[in-house]
Parts: sequence; C-alpha cells; structure tokens
Amino acid sequence: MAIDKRETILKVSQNLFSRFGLVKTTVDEIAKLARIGKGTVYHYFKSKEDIFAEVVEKESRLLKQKIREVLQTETSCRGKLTAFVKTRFRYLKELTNYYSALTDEYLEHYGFIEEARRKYLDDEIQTVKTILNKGVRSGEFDIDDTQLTAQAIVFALKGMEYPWTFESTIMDIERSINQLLNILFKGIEKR
Amino acid sequence: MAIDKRETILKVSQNLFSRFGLVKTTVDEIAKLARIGKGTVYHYFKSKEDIFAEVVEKESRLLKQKIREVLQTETSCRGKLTAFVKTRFRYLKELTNYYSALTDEYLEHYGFIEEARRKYLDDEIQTVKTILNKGVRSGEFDIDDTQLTAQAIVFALKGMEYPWTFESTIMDIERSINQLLNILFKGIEKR
Amino acid sequence: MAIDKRETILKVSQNLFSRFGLVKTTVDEIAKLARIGKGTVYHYFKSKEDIFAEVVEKESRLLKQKIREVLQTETSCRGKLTAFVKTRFRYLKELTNYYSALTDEYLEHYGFIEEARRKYLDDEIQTVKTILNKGVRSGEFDIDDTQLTAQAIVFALKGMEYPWTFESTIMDIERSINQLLNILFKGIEKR
Amino acid sequence: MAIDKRETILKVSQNLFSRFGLVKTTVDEIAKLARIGKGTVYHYFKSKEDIFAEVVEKESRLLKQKIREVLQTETSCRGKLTAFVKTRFRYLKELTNYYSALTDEYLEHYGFIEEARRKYLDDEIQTVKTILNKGVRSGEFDIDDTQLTAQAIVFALKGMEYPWTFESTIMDIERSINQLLNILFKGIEKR
DNA sequence: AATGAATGAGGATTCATTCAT
DNA sequence: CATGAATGAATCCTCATTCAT
Repeated sequence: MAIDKRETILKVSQNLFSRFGLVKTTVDEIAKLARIGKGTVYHYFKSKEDIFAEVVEKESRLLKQKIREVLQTETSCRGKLTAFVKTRFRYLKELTNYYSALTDEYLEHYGFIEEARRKYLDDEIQTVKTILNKGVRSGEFDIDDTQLTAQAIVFALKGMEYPWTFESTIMDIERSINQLLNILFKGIEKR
Repeated sequence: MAIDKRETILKVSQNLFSRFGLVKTTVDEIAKLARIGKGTVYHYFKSKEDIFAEVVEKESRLLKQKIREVLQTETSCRGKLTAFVKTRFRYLKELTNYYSALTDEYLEHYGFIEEARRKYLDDEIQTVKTILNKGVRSGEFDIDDTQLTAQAIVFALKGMEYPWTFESTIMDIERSINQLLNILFKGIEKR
Repeated sequence: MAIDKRETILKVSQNLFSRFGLVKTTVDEIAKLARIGKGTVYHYFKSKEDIFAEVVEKESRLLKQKIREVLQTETSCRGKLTAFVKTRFRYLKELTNYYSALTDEYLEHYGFIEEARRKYLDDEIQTVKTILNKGVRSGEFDIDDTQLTAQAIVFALKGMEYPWTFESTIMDIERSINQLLNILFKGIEKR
Repeated sequence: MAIDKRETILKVSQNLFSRFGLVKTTVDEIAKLARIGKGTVYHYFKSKEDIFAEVVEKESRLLKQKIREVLQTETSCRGKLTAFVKTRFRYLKELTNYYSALTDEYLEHYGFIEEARRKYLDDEIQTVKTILNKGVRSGEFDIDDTQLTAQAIVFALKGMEYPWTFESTIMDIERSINQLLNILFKGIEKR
C-alpha cells in the first residue's frame, strides 16, 4: 500500500513533469492527480526537486537497460549501431523527463542534473565507441579516430531528442532516422 | 529616447532570459538592470511573455541573416554546407534564447513558440535542401531523396544545440563538428 | 513498560523544550528521540501542550522540594535566605522549561501557565516572608513591612533567571549573587 | 504616504509581537491589521524576522534615550539611581518586544538578538557603574567593587522585567520597586 | 512618459493530530 | 498497545500586473 502510493506519486509526477516541466508542475497538481493529500507527498519525498530527481533517475535506468538488451540481439556492428540509434530514439520519446532534465537550461544549477548529464554522455560515447572499434577490427568500418567519431555521432543523435510535437504534420521522423543512418554509413559525396 | 528604452529592455531581457530562462527571470530584475521603473516595462510591453517573444524573434532574424550572408561567400556546395553548419553552430551559442525557446518543453503551450518552431524548421530544411539539390545537379553529391536527407541533416545539427556546459572538460566541440561533416560527406563504411 | 514509555516521552520532551521552546519542538522529534511511533505519543498525552504542562509541573515540584530540604539544614535566618537564593538559582539553571514557562510571553494565553505563575509567585513570596518574619523576631533583621520586602526580594531574584548564554565571557554570575546578597543585607549607603 | 505605511506596519507589528510573540504572529495578521495587502508587507520588509528586528531596534533606541534624558534632571546620585530604575521599569512595560527579544530563549539563535543582548547589558551596567562611582567619590555611597555591584543591581532589575500580567490582583509593583530601592540603599540587617 | 506602491493569487513546505491496521 | 500513513490547515514568501500620481 505504502509502496503503491509512492509509486503513484512517481507515476503522476512523471506525467506532469513531462508535460509542464519542473517549474510549472505544482505539488498541488501532483497530489490531486494521485488522489492523496498534499501532505502525503511530503511523507514520501522531501521536496518537489526530490521527486523530479527520482523520476529522472528511474527513466535513466530504464533507457540504459533497454539499450543493453537490444545490443545483445544484434551481431553485425552495423546492426548494433542501427539498433542503438533506433532504440535510443524510441525510448527517449517516452522518457521525456530524462530528456528534459538533460536539456533544460535552467536546470543546470541543480547538481544532480549536471552529474547525470556527464555520466549519460560518457556512457553513450563509450557505447558507440565500443561498437565502432569492433566494426573497425572486423573490417566493417573505416574510421581514423573512433573516439572523435563516437562523439560526433552521439552529438548528432541529440538532434533526435528535439521535442517534435508537430512531427506528424511535417514529416516522418522514423524515415529521417533511416536516412541519417544511411548518411552515416555511406556519406553523401559521390564516390 | 523611447526607442532607446525599449531597446534597453530587450537587451537586458535577452541577457537574463538566456541565463535564467523565462520562468526564473523576474520583471523586477529586468527593470532594475535596465535602470527603469517596473511600470515602465509595461509601457513598452504587454507582458513578460511578450518581451520573450520579441527577444526570440529578434535573435531568429539575426541568425537567418548571418546564414544568408555566409552562404553567398561560398561557391562549392560542400563549402556552402560546411559554412551553413558552422555558422549556425557559432551563432546559436550566443542566441541562447532562440535556442531555449526552440527547446524548452513547457514553452510548447505558447502559441508563438509553436509557430516559430515550425517556421524555423521549414526554413532550415529548405536551406539545406537547396544546397543539396544544387550539389546533386553539379555532380558533387549523390543523393536520392534530398528532402529526406535535408531533414536528417537538420535533425543531426540539433544535437549541436545541446547546452554543453562542461564541453571544455570533455571535448572540443568544434573538432566534433568537423568530424561530423566528414562523416556527412564520406560515411563510415569501408568502400 | 507503559510507565517507562510515558517517562521517556517526558524526559526527551524536557530536553527538547528546554532547547527549542514549545513552538519549535515538533512531535516528530519527540517521537524519534524517544524511539517510538508518533502515534504512541498521543496514546500517553492528549496534545503537545499537555506534555509541556506536565514537564513544567514536574520541574516545579522538584524545585520546591529542593528548597524545602535546603531550608531545614540552615539555622540562622541570614543563612536560610542565602541558601534559598542560591539553591533557587542553581536549580533554575537546569529546570529550563519551568523557567521558560514562567517567562515566555506567548505562553500567557495558556491557562495552566497563568495558574502556575500565580502559585509559584505566592509560594516564593510566602517562603521568603516566613524567613524574614523569623529574622525580625530573632532580631537579625530590621524590616518594617516584611510582605512588601519579600515581594521586592523575589522580584529581584527573577533577574537571575535571565538566560545568560554569554555569562562566562562577561562575568561570573555566582559572584554577582554574592554581591547581591551583600547589598541585600547591608545596603550601599554610607552609614 | 509610503513612510506612513511602513510606520503602520511597524506599529501593528509591535502590537502583535508584544501580544503573541514572533512565532505566533503571522504576516497575514499584520497585513490585515494594517489594512494592506500581504504583498505590501514584503514591499517594505524583507521578512517577518526583519520587521521584528526593526521593532526591537526602535524600542531599544527609545528606552536608551528616555533614560539619558531622565538622568540629566537628577543631581544626587541616589536620585539618579532611583530615576534610572523607575524609568527603566516604566518603559519596559511598554516596550514589550524589546523585552521579549531580550528574554525569549528560542530567539537565542538569531544573531542580532545575541548582539542586542550583549550591548544592552554592557550599556546598563556601564550606566549604573558611572552613577555608583560618582556616588562613592561624593561620599554618598560606600561600595568596594562598583563593577560587581553594578552587575548585581542590573541583574536584580531584570526581575522587574517579568511579565506581570496578574500584577494588579496580587500586588502593587511600584511599591515593590520603592521597597527594593530602600533595600538597595539601607540593607535589611539591623545596624 | 515614467514611476513604484499596492496587490492577491498562487506555491512550497511544515506539522499537530487522526485513524485504520 | 503501537504504529506510521494520511491529512489539510496554516504559514511564509514570490511575482506578474495594475494604477494613481
């Protein structure tokens, strides 16, 4: 029961934060949506920021795990890279708090966000670099500096995190991702 | 005099918004920094959001103009694309409000932001597509679907907009951009 | 067991009240320090005020008893008066709740405090008056109106109750008490 | 007008603080009593504690000035001492915040109160000591250690600060003060 | 045109008390 | 007996906006 309520708070908070952000989400709303008293929220969490931190942390764990799973199902390096990019993209669309925590400027002042960002970035670059290295060794890829290339790829992927609220009306993001991967592998220059 | 004051408000607001965001910037601060009375701010602008909208609009115009200028100095399509990417990146680092307006989730509810985003995106894609088309015609590029490719490139570029506060300690962004352009042109697959 | 817990609550409350006062002491703290559930506190006491009332009452009883004891060990009236003053002072330094209950202004609204004050005062004045009367009869003292004098002395003694947090750095209170007693007996006028 | 309002806030706050203390006085009450909006209170003062500090400071100044005035009207040292004691007492009855700021235990944590206490005490002792020294030189008084005696007297006077809410029903404080002064000058021992 | 005083609607947080288990 | 989950009233403070001067 108790855990139930804690979980409920996290769930509605996740929802609210993802829609309105940290500042514009009020504890009142959280309590109301969770159908509990405002005080109860403070029974389970020390502050609104604390809830946010936990929501972000949870989403982060989920994303990492998904990526780890998916990487194991692919054998070729090209397959791995493709899987990584697509999984990452698909999940980030849902894990909006994690996304916004990594993005919002005014959150820079919260220490835990800074920390999360750094770890997240290192993590992703490392993952990509590992794939690239393996690809180079197996002869699939032709890359001079895998570290730098991994960085560049991860940066480019961040473009996918953009909150594409009007995506459907303008374009099909999935197709764009495929195209991006194509470019990534082949380049656009005439050979 | 009147125009002077209006301009001052915009300038200090730009500064404050870029540092603290829309929500955390108070009208009091704006007035104090502009060395005018708080009421005066409301003489020139209907609301805080209005100031924000205008700041963003102004930065947007500036960016577009810069890109237009720079594109004319380049002749090759590869040069044009490179120039576009680099200019865009350099300016976005300064035009932080424009950037954050395009990014912050809780701003989605403001109509003018929605509008700005759409326009901005169309614009950039169009610009890139034009370059790509020219490149294909001139034989520089080898691209099936320039619309889709332009979209993919613009998406990838958004990754550069990430607020890299710890950039210096982790990596040199400029080098990453060069690498990204390399990938863009050549791909990573062994030929 | 039950009495044990009740006693524990009283003890930790005495400690907390003396350090933070009635308002700034929370029931949570009391429960935590007593290593019991918050609800349990309400098994033994109707409210926080109730705990406070009992703590004060207990300290009051302790002080009275101490004074009674000490008065019996002295024979001369001057000795009795000296003993009374010194004992009273020494114990009040420890019985801080009793002290603060008698002092804090915002407590005036609690009926039981009003009552305690009145009783306490009457009591002390009566005690001193008894000593003075005895002294007058025995020829030790030369006093017109022992009632009025007793009142004046008790008032003066209240000055000693002041929370001298910085006492050590400024002066030695004990020495001041001696001096006060000297004045009390001899006066400061040239004879 | 502006000063008017600031003054009004201070006045009603003085009243409320003196009746309910710092903790139990709410900003809402202050605003309501001053017939202004709650926000206005914060226009003039940074916080509730700030108002309190200023109220106390104001009362302190008033007391000191009154005492200075009264000391000049008396010529004999006995007269001066009597005047000092009586004035101090009469004014403290009104300056209840000053009084409670000097007394309340839970206020010890506020730095400015600590400071005020120390200054206040030094001040009073110095004032009394000056009178005593003059009295000794003129042959009016017979005192060994005027510093110690001054301390003892000031301590005793603190007893007068007690919140004698039920004074009238029990005794006439003024008469007690006279008696205390009598004791101070003559002592109670048979000569 | 310019001001800053005035406001009140929120919003985060605390805490004494209740109550189901 | 014992608990701690649950509550909501109370409280301090912020800030965009209005308005009289």
